[in-house]
Amino acid sequence: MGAVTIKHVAKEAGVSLQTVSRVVNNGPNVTDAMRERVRAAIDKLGYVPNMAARRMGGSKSYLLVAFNDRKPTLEKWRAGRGSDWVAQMLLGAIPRCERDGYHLLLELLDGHSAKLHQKIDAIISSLRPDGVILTPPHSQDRSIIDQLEHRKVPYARLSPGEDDERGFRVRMDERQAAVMATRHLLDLGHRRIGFLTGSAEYAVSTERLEGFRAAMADAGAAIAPEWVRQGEFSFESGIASADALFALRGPPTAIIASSDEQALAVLHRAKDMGLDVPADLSLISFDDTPPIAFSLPPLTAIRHPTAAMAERAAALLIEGHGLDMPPSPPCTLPFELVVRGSTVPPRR
Amino acid sequence: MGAVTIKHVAKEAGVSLQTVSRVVNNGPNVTDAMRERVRAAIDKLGYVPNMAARRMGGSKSYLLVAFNDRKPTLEKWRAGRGSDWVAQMLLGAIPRCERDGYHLLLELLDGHSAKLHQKIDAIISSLRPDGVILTPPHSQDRSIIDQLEHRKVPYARLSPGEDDERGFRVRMDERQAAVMATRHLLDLGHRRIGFLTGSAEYAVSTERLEGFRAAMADAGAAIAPEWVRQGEFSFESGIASADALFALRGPPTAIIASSDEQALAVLHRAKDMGLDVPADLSLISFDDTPPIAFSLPPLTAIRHPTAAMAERAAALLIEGHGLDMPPSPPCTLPFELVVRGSTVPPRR
DNA sequence: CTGAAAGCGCTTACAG
DNA sequence: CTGAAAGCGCTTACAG
Repeated sequence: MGAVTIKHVAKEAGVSLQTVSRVVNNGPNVTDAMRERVRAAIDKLGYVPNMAARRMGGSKSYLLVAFNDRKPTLEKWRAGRGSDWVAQMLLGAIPRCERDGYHLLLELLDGHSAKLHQKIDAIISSLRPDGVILTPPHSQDRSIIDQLEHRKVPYARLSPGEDDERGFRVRMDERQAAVMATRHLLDLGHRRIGFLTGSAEYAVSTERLEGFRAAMADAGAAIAPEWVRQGEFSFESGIASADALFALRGPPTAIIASSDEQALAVLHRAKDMGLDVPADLSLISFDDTPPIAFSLPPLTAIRHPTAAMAERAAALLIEGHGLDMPPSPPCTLPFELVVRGSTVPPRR
Repeated sequence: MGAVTIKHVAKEAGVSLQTVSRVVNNGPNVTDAMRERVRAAIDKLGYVPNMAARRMGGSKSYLLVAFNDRKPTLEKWRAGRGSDWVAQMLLGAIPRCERDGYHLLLELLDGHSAKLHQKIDAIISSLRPDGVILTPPHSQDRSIIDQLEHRKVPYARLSPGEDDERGFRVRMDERQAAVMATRHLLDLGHRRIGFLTGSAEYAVSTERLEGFRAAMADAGAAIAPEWVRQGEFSFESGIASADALFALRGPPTAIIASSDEQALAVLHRAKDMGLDVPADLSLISFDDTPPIAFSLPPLTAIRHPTAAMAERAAALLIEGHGLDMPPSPPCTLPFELVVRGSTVPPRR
């Protein structure tokens, strides 16, 4: 049994518990000699502080909780469609947490449950995390933010909406990304461009659509109303939108999808219709999850800096002074337009 | 501040702390009336026990730790190749943990680090998890098992090796899967079948190769030594093996890859060489991660029951009596041969 | 069936 | 710069 406690170390080093605690926590007012002596005892005994006891004593919990939307997360994992949003989040956050002895706990939140707030309260009460990472769409949910503020739990919001400035905010410029994607197509000579929106409850959906509209307006290119398909991020939604667009009398020569799944769906339907991508139809997708690079053709896509955003969120929570900080400006991370084989000039 | 403690509940209900604790933990010897009274107080106050305090008091930690190999995990996430092993593990384990109020902590272990055991000790000492889920290759590491036994931490091993019977073991029949894959090709008429092995430190690599050899022997089909390529699970290894096989005077008409990445690599090289899959070359892959189903052609593959295995591991740890149990027989979960478009009869 | 006491392993004020 | 005391919020024996 690894029952090495602070007492054992104190005895070994011939000092008080208090001094050991100071050394462990890099406290001030310790002689170098004393510090060395205690360190030696710690190493000899292989002492590691018990988190639960630490927490009980009144220190941090060294726990960060990441809330993810339950249904889409489980569905994506189950469908095996390769969306690796959560993996990218872990990739960014876990190593950052490790650096400072923190642990990351992934919790699934059911946004449509009446018990949502109850569940959040339970997690806060039982785990007492030092911070919470909020992902979309929860990162835009005022009532959750209210709750976190009330409970005085520091939080960082990934892809926050535009209309609430509270908390740490980490984002990418979705609007600008859509502008860049649209310009890329305009530069290639496209004028008839279709746009598939993401789920309405995600703020990014609106931002992307705005960017598209702005870029088209800038170029003096008109947008026929039927070119914009309201939809969701899902494959199924992509299928429906693709069918609608392909059925038009003058169908678009290019399509911007708001998610990789949508784009993959368009690719599938295009093939079914005998349309060649990119010869007959150019296609750009948002997010750049794995299947996109492996598809045939590989798709041009906006790469979402999910890992970098999660890392930043963890860093802000670990380093930050939490709720004492005034609302700071959002931290905007760079995205990238990855040009692959799915975008070429239109046929005529 | 959600400072609702057991004391508040006790006062509200007019009983002792002890009684509240009994109700919370479904202890025996409580009147129904008393139970109701306490429950009402708990609901009214929104009381949720503090985990750290619970743990300190001597109860379970309600924490399960899953150890994953650091380097391949991070590399895969970084490369964005869509291997979703970890996601599948989370998909299986997290909901199972939630059911009983447990939390799953994902920890990355550096197998090649001199401090491996130190790190494990630190995690056990600081977190005091109620159980550990071991994934390959750690699930076959005797020294880790020794350490866990010594520390008396219950553990479940995913894809354990054959030569160590300790702990809970959850596996799929890798050998049989290879047999089935091989038979599928034999049934189609293939006799010249290439086999790409996985990384040597993974027990499954050996098991799969054995299955292949056994099935071939059963069918009276000889295996030329050069058809078996020792390699790793990586894309790069797949490229090298593919090149070696394609360079043979009488190249195989079919290839079994030990991982999806290898298979994808073979597919890429085949295209480069002007070989058509499946017309010129049939291809089967192991694991069935997302890009495999989206590739062109979609690949026939052995689907690995990762999520089911993780769920079972969590269940065994949560329900199990841990180390008091005698070594039980391994729990073998069913796999599946998913036949897609990459396997057809050989040309001649 | 219910309650008062001790203790888990730390940290935070408070002395010296 | 170092130490003795109190307390965090629970649970586990132990009484009654």
